[in-house]
Amino acid sequence: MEIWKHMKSGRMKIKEVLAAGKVGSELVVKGWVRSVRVGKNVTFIALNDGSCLASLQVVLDPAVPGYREICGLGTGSAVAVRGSLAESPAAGQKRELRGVELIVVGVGDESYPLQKKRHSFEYLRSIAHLRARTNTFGAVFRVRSSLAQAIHRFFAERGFLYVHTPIITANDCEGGGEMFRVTTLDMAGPPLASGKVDYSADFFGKATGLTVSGQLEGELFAQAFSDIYTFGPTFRAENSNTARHVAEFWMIEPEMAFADLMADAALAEEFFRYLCRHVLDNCCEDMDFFNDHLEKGLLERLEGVVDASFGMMEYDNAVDILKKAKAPFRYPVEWGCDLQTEHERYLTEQVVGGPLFILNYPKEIKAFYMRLNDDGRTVAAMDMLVPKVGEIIGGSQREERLDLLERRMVETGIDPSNLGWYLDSRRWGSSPHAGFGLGFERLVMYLTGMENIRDVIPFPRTPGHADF
RNA sequence: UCCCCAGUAGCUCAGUCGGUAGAGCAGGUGACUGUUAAUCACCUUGUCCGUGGUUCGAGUCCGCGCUGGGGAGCCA
Repeated sequence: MEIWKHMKSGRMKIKEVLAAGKVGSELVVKGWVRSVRVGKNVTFIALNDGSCLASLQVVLDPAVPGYREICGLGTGSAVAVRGSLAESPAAGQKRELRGVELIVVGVGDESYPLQKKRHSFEYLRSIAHLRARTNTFGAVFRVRSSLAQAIHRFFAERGFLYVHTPIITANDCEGGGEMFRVTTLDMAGPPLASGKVDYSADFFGKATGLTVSGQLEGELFAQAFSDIYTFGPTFRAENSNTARHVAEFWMIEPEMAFADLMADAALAEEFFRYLCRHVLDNCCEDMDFFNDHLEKGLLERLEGVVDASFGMMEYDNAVDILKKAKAPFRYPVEWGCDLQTEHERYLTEQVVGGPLFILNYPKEIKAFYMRLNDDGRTVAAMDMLVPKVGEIIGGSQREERLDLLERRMVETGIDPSNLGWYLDSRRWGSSPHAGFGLGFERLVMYLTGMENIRDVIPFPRTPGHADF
């Protein structure tokens, strides 16, 4: 038995072969068959191992042991090939591997659901366990991985502490979102206390759920480490069924002490630019693929963001502009209402023609923790809007004054006694601080041109769907 | 949750006025070829989403249900 079949060290990734393989060298590649083109005198196999978008062309002549069986290989088979790298005489690829020996590691027969043709995203979603083996999803998940690492690098380079905030929480008032319940109680017959479920008998001695945001805990760490960020899973039990919502997603939430709303916006702008630049510079092959097959002009759009100066506009001003706009809006605009996606897109696309911050929203439409401005009617909130999607980042300066924070909690129906630990951060050494949140999947959508959030997360969880 | 659209071969889809189905791709066989989602010829494949109804007769019309998609709300 050939030892190279078992040795990981003997294997070269296709990305490396195509980028740096020496012509004439003998090497071993392992991967999955994308297509087999059989001839009488020569057979071509397109082999892909996920290390890059491109497949490696493997050329086999009938002298190769087991040639007949190899010709019958189905799409999706896993194989190992030993051969020598050569200049390719035909168009389509610079290099190819002249196979000397091929071992079928795992057979893929004709029932393999992925064919060497285009499939709809809807169909691929139904076989999410296999779709990563396609060009589009290969590219999506390589970019997603690269972006995640770039996000950590961005914050590491700026001295931000990476904090793991809890996933199980007893705060039922973090955000507006509905929470998933976490319990070990017997659902068939839970202990009752005066007719209601008695959560004091539950695992944690109180009602708990999955986090809808790490922000509150993040703020506490910012009051110790100055600059921090979270990047982790987040859960919303909303019955939302749209191309932009999933029940489980990943969120990035930086928080800075001794920072105001302007510093917050500056960070958001720098962060967003950095990530656009990152995919353009580091995911070229995959980004070119998206640009060619998914969204013509994607690269131009992102280059535009990198070069653009980000606009800034007061909410008051935005409302004035929208009220004067001739565009036919589905929803009318009045001071005090939240901006709809159509309004946001009008502002960023038609009025400014680039990324735009909207600042200082009416306090009635924003969360309790946002800092009350001196005018008494607005809070120090900021939304970052971008063409094509509207809001992509939302943030604020937090209310650092204990009395005002408590008053806002009461006004919005939150019992301050449930968040004593949060209020403590304002009790001793409170500093002005600010932060924002960015949904990771929405970022991936924006940067790849993918239009359904279920296609940028490996195994999406949506109402009625927790497969795989 | 609300509004719209769709469900036909393994996949993508066509199916006229109501008369029990067809193409391309995939698969099989053969030919041919330094091929590029190869090409050419021939062949195979159906619970027409389910259910009830109208009708002599339903893929087609109607009701209900299920599933998927798009839009809205909520939001990241």
